[in-house]
Amino acid sequence: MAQQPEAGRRAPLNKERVLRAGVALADDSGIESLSMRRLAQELGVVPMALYKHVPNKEQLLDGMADTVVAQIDLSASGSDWKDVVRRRVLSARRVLLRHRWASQVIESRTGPTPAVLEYLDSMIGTFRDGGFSVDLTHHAMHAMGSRLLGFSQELFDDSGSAGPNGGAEALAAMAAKYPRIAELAAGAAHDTASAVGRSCDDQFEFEFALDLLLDGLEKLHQRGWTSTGSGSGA
Amino acid sequence: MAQQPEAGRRAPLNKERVLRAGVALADDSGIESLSMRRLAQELGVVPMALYKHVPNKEQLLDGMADTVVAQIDLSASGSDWKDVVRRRVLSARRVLLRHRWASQVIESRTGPTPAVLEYLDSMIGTFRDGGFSVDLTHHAMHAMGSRLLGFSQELFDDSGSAGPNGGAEALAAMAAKYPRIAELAAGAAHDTASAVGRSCDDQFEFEFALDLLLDGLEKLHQRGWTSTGSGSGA
DNA sequence: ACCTGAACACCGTTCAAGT
DNA sequence: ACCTGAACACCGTTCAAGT
Repeated sequence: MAQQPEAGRRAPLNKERVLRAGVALADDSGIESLSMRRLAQELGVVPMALYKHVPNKEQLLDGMADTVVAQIDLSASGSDWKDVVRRRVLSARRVLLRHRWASQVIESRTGPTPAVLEYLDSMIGTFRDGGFSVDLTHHAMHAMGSRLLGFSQELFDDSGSAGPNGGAEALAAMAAKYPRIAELAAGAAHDTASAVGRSCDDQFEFEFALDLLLDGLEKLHQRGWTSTGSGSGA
Repeated sequence: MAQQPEAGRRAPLNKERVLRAGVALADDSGIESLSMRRLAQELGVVPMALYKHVPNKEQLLDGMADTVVAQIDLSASGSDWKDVVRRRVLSARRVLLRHRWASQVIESRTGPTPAVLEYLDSMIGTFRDGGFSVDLTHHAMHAMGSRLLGFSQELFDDSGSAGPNGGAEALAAMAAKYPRIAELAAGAAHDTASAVGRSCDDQFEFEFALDLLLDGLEKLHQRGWTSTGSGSGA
């Protein structure tokens, strides 16, 4: 984790080593503990030395995000655009799950990094090669949104939110206040026969939403939908 | 903007005034310039005074997010679940557009605030009242994702990204490198007759994706879809 | 010419000293 | 008992002094 903290004869620093150490530090200790000073220390180097390879912290984060996005496997190909999109997105998701801090950092970038541009370009190409018009492709990309990159904001996480102050009674109070949420959290399965116990499978939810979007796009495409005339759907 | 900077006789501080000042400061100067010290100064108060009303900065942000989410109009009702969901989500979007910092802050919260819980609860109720099973409602909420709260990560913004160093030639270089993106950015309309010039209408894109999801959910609902058996769609 | 320690202008938060 | 200035342990980044 700490790379050769002995003085002298450290490997010469370069941008790639700085970025890789940043990724490793964020992976291990969380993005909130990534500071220029801490990263320098991790590399056995004086803080100022980093500024030789990276202009400032913001561009360090750009580079780290790029490093992660570049890991997405874009090699999927074939005649079925839906399958190709699906495989790339699921590859993106696997990458982003390995670097939990990355979605937050990607979102906070002001502009897209080169790897993001490359990813978007290849994804647009898949829709176009599948016969989508430029117009529909444009809307499709927006519809996919952050799901394209393998993440989507989860607004709540339905694992037990029992804090330190009281478990059962706090949960009961919440159930009384927000009965619909409690109903969902209670199992999401007491009106189906067999799915009891599966409280929330993130992967399933992700693919459910992904397929909902892909199926909807497929229907629009088959129907020859364009943004002029048909309004907004149905 | 600066509230009574004259010394003496300032209105007594309370939590609500602190939160409102925080929201105003973030609206005016951006979330990155919201610091405890700066906020205190804005209120004509010593930094330590804030800690009487808010335990720390993180909970200040919780409170600010809550203040914003509480502004969403939940009064929409009727027998058409889709219309009700749509109206609430578009109200959420209007609120979030008034407070550009809010989506980022909401995402960065570790747990949902009371106003978010109330919003989610009422939205779940709308699906349930529309006849959705608990199971399908659960997946529907995940599928809507952050779009429920009126925002969705836009991974790129297709307005001209010509930086200070070179306009046209930089753009041409980008077009050569990412031809599919350039094609989309170039107008998104040269294969339709009349929509020339509308480069990207955020509101349209938002509603397009929203309706794609709502239409897909409607079809699943009509079909009596459940998560057991039918796999993941179509 | 290169490198780097000290310094600058900030942070969020603690704590002891003052009233 | 209450309030608050100074202090602590940090930041990112600049810059001048040292080699």
